[in-house]
Amino acid sequence: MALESKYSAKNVEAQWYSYWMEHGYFHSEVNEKPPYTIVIPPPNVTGVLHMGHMLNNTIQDVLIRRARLKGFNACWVPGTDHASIATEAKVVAKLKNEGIDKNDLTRDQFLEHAWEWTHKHGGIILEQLKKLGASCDWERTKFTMDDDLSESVIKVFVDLYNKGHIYRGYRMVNWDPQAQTTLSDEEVIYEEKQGNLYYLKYKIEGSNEFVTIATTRPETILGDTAVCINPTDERYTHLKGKKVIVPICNRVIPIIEDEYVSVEFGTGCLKVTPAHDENDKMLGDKHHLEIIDIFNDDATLNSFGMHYEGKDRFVTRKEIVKELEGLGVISKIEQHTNKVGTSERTGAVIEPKLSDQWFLKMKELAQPALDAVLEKDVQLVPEKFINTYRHWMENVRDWNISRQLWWGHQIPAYYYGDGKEDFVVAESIEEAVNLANEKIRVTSSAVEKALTKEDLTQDPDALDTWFSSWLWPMSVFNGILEPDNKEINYYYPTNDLVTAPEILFFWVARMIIAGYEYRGEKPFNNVYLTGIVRDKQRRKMSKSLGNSPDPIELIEKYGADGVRVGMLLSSPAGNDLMFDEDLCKQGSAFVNKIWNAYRLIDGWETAEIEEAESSKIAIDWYQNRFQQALVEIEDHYSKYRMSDALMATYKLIWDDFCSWLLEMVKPEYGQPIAAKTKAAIIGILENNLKILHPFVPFISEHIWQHIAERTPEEALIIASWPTQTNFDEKLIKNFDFASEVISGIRNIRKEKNISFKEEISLSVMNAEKAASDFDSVILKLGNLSEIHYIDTKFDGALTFRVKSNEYFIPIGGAIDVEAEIAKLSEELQYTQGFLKSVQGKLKNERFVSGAPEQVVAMEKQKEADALAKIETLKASLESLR
RNA sequence: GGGCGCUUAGCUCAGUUGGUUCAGAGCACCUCGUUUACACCGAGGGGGUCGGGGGUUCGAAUCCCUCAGCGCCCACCA
Repeated sequence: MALESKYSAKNVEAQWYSYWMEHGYFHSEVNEKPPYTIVIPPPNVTGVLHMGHMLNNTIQDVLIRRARLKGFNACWVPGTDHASIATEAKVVAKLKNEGIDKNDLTRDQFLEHAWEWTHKHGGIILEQLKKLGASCDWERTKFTMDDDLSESVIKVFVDLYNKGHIYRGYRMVNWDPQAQTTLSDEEVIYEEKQGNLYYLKYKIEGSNEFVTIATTRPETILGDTAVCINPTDERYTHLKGKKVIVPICNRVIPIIEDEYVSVEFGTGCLKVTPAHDENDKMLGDKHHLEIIDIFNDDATLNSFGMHYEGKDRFVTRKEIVKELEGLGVISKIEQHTNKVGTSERTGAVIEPKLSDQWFLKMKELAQPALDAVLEKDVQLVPEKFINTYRHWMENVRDWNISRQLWWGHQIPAYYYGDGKEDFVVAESIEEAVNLANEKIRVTSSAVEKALTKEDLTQDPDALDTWFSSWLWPMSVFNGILEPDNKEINYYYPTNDLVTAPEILFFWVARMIIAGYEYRGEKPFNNVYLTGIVRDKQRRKMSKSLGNSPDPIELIEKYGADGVRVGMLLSSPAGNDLMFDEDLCKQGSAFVNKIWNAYRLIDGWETAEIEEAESSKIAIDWYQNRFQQALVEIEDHYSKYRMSDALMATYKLIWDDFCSWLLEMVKPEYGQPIAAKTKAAIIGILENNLKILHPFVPFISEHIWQHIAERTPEEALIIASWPTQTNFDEKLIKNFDFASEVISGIRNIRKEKNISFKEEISLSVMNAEKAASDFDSVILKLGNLSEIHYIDTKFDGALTFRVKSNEYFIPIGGAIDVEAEIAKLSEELQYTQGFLKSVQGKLKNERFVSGAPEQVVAMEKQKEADALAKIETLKASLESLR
C-alpha cells in the first residue's frame, strides 16, 4: 500500500501510546538490571499543563526513553502534589461562588468539598502528559496525600520533633491576609513599590517641642510603643529619658536608645512598632517594650485602630494621612521606593505578624546537603546554580512549616491543658493520650484522672506543602515507613531530577536535606534545572498574562513529536527559553522529513542485481559517519545538552542520511534497487530510529512497526541503543572531499545555468588518490558522463579547485573569459594575502620557538598549500590571457 | 546594599585548557529549481571589526582591568 505523503500525527500517536500502555513497557519492577530512576516534580493536583511542564516533562521523557533503550530498568514515577494553599484557595473561591463561606463549614465539611474538587480535577494534568508521550510508570502514580505518603509525613514530623529539630515558637512570621495563613520566607516575593516616606511630628511630653520620625506606614503609629534614637546622635541628646505622645491615640511612649538606628536615614528617629516589624520586634524584646497588635487576621484594623476599626490597612493609610495632616503633624512627604513582600500565591502584601507557629531548625540539617553539592556528589546542571545554592544553604533560616489551612497534613500535635507546654506530638491520637498522661505524671505530683481522647485537641494547622514534597523521592518508594524495603533500596538514589530553578530552595534543597537525614544518602545524582519559558518579548509565559499557548492545542496542531522537538530545539539547561511556535513548526517539518525518507525507501522495488559501487561506498561512509555522530550525541547527553544532542541527531538525519546517503543510493526513476542495498538501508534506518526515539517516540515506533511485523518483545521502545564501534575518520574525510567536489560541480551548473539533467564531463588535475574512492558517487550526484585524470591543463573549460586539485568542466558555448579572469584574480589575491599572514607568523622567531610544534607544523603545511594553490591559479590565469 | 551570570550573524544560541578545519550552527532572509520521498522540498548565497575602551601575549571571542547595558539570586534599614 502506498503511504501518504503527509504524515498525520493525530491517530498515529494515540495508537502507539495505547500500544505501549497495553504491553506495560512503562512499568518497572525491581529486577537484576541496573535501575535508572526519575521522580516527576509533582504538579499541582488540580492544575493543568503549562509550557513549563511541557519543557521539563519532555526532557524527562527523553532521558527515560534513552535509558530504557540503553538497557536500564527505567522507572519514571509520576504523581501530583496536593498544593495546600493553591488548592485551598481554589476550593474557597469555588464555594464562595456557590454562596458558601468557608468559615461556616466545619473542617470535615470543608475537606469533603476539597476532596470532591480534587477527584474532579485531579489527574487531568496526568492525562495531558500522556498526550505528550510521557512514558511514566502509571501504576506507580502517587499523590502527596495518599495514605502512605501522609503517614510518612507525620512520621517524619514526629521524628524531627523528638530529635529536637522541630519546635513551636512565638515569632514574627509572614502573614498572608488574603489566604489568612503564614508563609515561609521562600513564599514571600519582594517587589519594588513606589511609596511615600511620611515625616511625622511626635510631641514631647511636658514640652512644646516635637520630635520628627520618618515612616512608610503611618497607619502603624497606633501600634507604636517607643521612639528610638541612636545614643551617639548629638542632635537628640537632650531627649534622652523623655517621653513622647503618639498622635491620634495620644499614647505616651518612651524614647529609647539603640545603635541599630541609622543616623543618616530619615530624621535619625525611628518609631518602634514591635507587633508589625521584625526589627521593631527585636528592639521591643531588647528594651522590654509593650507589643500592640493593631490588625485583625484579614489586615483590617482591630480595636486598637480606634475609629479605623474594621477598615483595611491601605484604606486606613490614606485616611490617617488626611487626619494627621489636619492635625498638622505631617511635616513632609517624600517619594520613596521600597521593597514590599507579597505572597507568592495570592499576591497580597505580606504583613509581619507575631504568632505561635511550628518551625524546623535548618542549620544543622542543611550541612550534609550543602557539602553534597559543593563536593559535586549531587551535580547541579548548569553549575552556576551551585553558588546560589551555597549562599542560601549557608544562610538558611528556620523554616516555618505550619499553615493556617485545612487542606494538607494536619499537624500531629495534641493539646491537653492551658499551659504553653501542655501538648504532645505523636503519630496517632492513641499514642498522644499515652504520652500526655505520661507527661502529666512526671510534671505534676498530684495523681489526677487520666486523660482520654476527648481531652485532647489536635493542632488545627496543616503543614506546608513542601513538608510533604521534600520526602517525595523516598516516600514514593515507601522509603520512610519501611526504610529497608527492596524498592527503596533498589531505586534510590534516583538518577536525574529535572525541574525549574524557581524551586531550587523550596524543593530541591529540602529534598537533599531530607535524603541525608532519612537515608544518609542523596536523593538524586544530578539536578537538571530548566529555564523559564518566556515569550518573544521575554515575558514569562503565564495564564494570567494570556501569552501562553495551550500545550494541548499545540500538540493537536503539530503533533506531540513536533512539539517535543520544538521545545528541545532551544533549551540549553538553565537558560530561559524564548518559546516561539515556529519551533514546533520546525519540529513537525522534521517529523515529516523522517516520514518521507521512509516513504521513499518503502517504495523501492528490489531486484537481485549487483549492488552499485556508489551505493557500497555510500553505505560504508554513512555507517562510519553514524558512529561518529553517536559519539557526539553521547557527549552532549553526558553534559545534559539536550538541544545539542537533538541538533546533532537532526543534522545526521536530515543532512547525512536524507540529503547525502539516500540521494547516493537512490535508483534511477523506474529502476529497481539491489535487494542487498535496500536491506542495508533499512538496517541503517532502524539504527536511526533508535537514536531518534527519545525525541520523537511516536513516529519512530510507527515506522519501526511498519518496516516489519514485530512481536511485543521487538517494539522499538524497548530495543537496544546502537552499539558504539570504531569508525574510519579517513573515510569520512574523503567523503567530505568528494562532497566539496560535488558542490563545485553544482556551483558551476548554477552559475552557467546548466540543468542537472544535462550530463557533463569532468577532468581532474593533480588528483589526490583518496578522492577517487568516491568517484562513483561524484559521477552520480554530479550527473557526469565521465571523470578524466589529466596531467596538463584543460583549455577552454570552467574550473574550480578543491585543496590542491583543479577541476575542469568543458562547456559547449564560449567561456566568458573576463568573468573567469576576475574570479581567478580574486581567489589569487585572497590566497596571497593568506600566505602573507602565514609567512608573517613563521618569520616571527618568538612564534616558532614559543608555539607548540604541532601548531608550527600546521602553519608550515598551510604555507605549502597556499604556495601550490597560487601556482595553479597563476597558471590558469596565464592560459586564459 | 551584597553575590552571581550574561552581552558572538535579523532571531535563538555553540565556541572545552588562548594557536589547525576560528569566527560557527539552526531558523529567518535572498537567488535558482514544478528532478519521478518530502515545497513541512532541493541546490546555492549574503550577513558579525565576537557590547565599548585599555592591557597581558609571538598570538585573544577565549586571560586581566575598566566602562556601558541586561538578567538572576540573596538581604530587616524605618
